[in-house]
Amino acid sequence: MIITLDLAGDVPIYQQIRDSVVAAIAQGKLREGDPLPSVRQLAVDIGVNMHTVNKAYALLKADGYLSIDRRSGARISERLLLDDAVRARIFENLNAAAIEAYSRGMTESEFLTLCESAFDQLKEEA
Amino acid sequence: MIITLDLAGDVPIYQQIRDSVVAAIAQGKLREGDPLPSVRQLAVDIGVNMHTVNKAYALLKADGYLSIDRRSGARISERLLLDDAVRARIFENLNAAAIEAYSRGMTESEFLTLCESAFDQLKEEA
DNA sequence: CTGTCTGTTATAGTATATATAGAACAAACG
DNA sequence: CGTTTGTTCTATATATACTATAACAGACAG
Repeated sequence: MIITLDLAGDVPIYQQIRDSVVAAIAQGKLREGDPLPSVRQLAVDIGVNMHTVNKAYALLKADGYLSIDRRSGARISERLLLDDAVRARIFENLNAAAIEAYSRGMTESEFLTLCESAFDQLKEEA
Repeated sequence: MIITLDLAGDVPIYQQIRDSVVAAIAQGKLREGDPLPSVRQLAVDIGVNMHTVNKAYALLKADGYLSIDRRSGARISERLLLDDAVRARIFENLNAAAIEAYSRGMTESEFLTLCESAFDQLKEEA
């Protein structure tokens, strides 16, 4: 299953759905133009309410990952652009990681090695 | 002021306090052994409830940033260790950034350049 | 000892966020 | 027409966040 949920955790379900789809795209399990289950179907599949899935789809749409048609349903966007909003999100996460690392005295080379391993890990899964 | 709050945002206040202190450490504004205001004093200074500050201090203590004495109050830990728990937190943020970047087709070199700039930005502020 | 300040805990009330539920809408297609 | 799509609306139960008041044990100054 592309969607993996942790009901016991403190991360909202709609956020987990959103992250699962983005991760699936990064891992090559989902590609540009691929169809996604309907809001109602996915809700049944993973055992959550329709509105929870709908909120996740709305997030993915707002972030540019989903292209939603009134009739044909949801699909992965044909062109996944690397715009400023995406760069801002990425940098925000990198900044949080860098602050945590630098405050603990991690060297720059070790930090960059960690960055490289995180990226390479995705290349292998693709 | 070391603590900056965004009351309109969706990030919990205690989380913002926690992040502000960690950022201050990374920027050299706070160093190992430096004292922090008392829970009640900081609460008055930034205009929030005492319990909100207390929760932030508890988080910082759990993450190893604060060494709390019953009487003398809260201080930055004498030795900010780079243990496994910290490495896990850092990698979690890096992984989220890498996924977002890789799913958008960002090249590895561009990603690493972004990582380097995030880290260098902290060095300059120190 | 008395008084004060420290972190900490307990309890309670309020506001917001999350998740669920049922219903309905407009649009697209067979 | 009938079905399915995303979307919107209302309602409810639960969890979290924040505030508020109070109290406790420990440590220090007087």
